[in-house]
Amino acid sequence: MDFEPLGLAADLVILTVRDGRLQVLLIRRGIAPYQGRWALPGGFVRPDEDLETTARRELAEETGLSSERIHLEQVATYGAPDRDPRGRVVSVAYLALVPDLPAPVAGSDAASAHWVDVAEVDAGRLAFDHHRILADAVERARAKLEYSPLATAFCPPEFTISELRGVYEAVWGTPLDPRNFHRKVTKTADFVVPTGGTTTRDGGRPAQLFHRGTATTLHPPMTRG
Amino acid sequence: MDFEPLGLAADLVILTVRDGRLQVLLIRRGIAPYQGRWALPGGFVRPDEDLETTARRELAEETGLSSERIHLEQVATYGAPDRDPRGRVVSVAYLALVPDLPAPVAGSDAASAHWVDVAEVDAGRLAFDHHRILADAVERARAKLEYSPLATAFCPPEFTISELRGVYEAVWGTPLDPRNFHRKVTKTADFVVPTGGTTTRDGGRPAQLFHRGTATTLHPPMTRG
DNA sequence: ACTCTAATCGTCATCTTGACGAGAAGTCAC
DNA sequence: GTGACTTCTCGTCAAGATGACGATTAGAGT
Repeated sequence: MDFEPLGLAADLVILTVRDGRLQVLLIRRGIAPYQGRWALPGGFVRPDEDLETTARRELAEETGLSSERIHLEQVATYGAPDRDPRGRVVSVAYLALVPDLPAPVAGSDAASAHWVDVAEVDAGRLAFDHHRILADAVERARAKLEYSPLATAFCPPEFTISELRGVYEAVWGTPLDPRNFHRKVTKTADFVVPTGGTTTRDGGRPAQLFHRGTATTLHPPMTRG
Repeated sequence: MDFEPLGLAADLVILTVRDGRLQVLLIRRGIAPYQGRWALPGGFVRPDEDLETTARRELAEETGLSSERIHLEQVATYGAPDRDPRGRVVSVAYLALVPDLPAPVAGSDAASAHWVDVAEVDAGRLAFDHHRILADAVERARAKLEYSPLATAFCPPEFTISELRGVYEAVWGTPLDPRNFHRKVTKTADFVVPTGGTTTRDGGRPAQLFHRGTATTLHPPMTRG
């Protein structure tokens, strides 16, 4: 058995859609290395702790969300020997999708946690290889919107079609035709189901409220613009 | 820095299509734990070795393939605390797709390496959590055939449309209509490009030879069945 | 009451799919 | 050689999905 000295970490790409823009939760590092630089939240995997358990624990620490309902999936693992100047640290990246939180970053252990527009994250400003991790995670999210009902993970339990469309537009950075989007979403079996209620929070004519359906894949997929 | 005792391994799901069936390379374990059981090939990541380097090294050791042209991608990382009775071992799984090798398993360091039909792998017969890893990797491959030109990774440099169709049928386990498949493949821009040559190795009327094009995604995707 | 906004429904040309007919061009048995 | 057989390749056609966009509806605000 080779048990080389090695650290194992879980890093989180926590995405949300706020004000029509895709945002990621970043923290400003208080200690070296990369002190003062933006980084993804994360932490070391404890002995006898599963990888996803670590990720959910970090997610709860950073967002205060009891993470039961939060969508969390593993994206990839990064293990270049020199990616951390402190030594060999392998990082398992997780993607978390959260709705627009009424109490943003509540319970965060770091006052240094902030939502940052993904479009405005500067490639060179992130610690370690976190920009690469962020890019991979965002690309995963973009791709999965096409063929899965994942977009609902950004929404509150009840949402309108146009709120759902707003998610797609924010994540893809593309405007979509409201009428065709409405047709597509409502005619795809079990994608969303009406709750019977309506709301006027988006302005204009009252909109039906929906919650996510039981569908796991979209056939045929949603098309990007 | 927490440097708990921990092993880091790369395990390989090496898939090929032989005789119209999807097969995976398995080795029979010579030592405990799980002695005598089938397992995925793999090994520990060496100090100062990148994860993918480990995977390519293992791939070369098991198949004798200078892995330049071999499709290799990371699938997921498995780190349940009790997944290896020897201690904490985290495994990064890679998916490799190889063409039907003229010299099967040449250069293998284990006379115990064999191609096994994926459909016939018994869930309980694999060591560790390798059945889960295999299932995840196969699912990844099946999904990627839909929207990427990945199927060509199973083919030799030059191939016919029906050979490509055979890959889809083997991986998906579904028969496809030869005429519609031909239309879809040849009308999707840059998926495959004709070499000008023909072959009769499939019997019947001579078929055009193609090699893979420059397309990276299929729009719209290939449909299963 | 009028305006403004956004939701929702409809229309229509175009594209893609799935099912399947039919001819083309080789090999093989005789 | 000739005919049978195989597989490739091109066509046709109806059904369904998409993209573009017109029109109507039902609220809020003034």
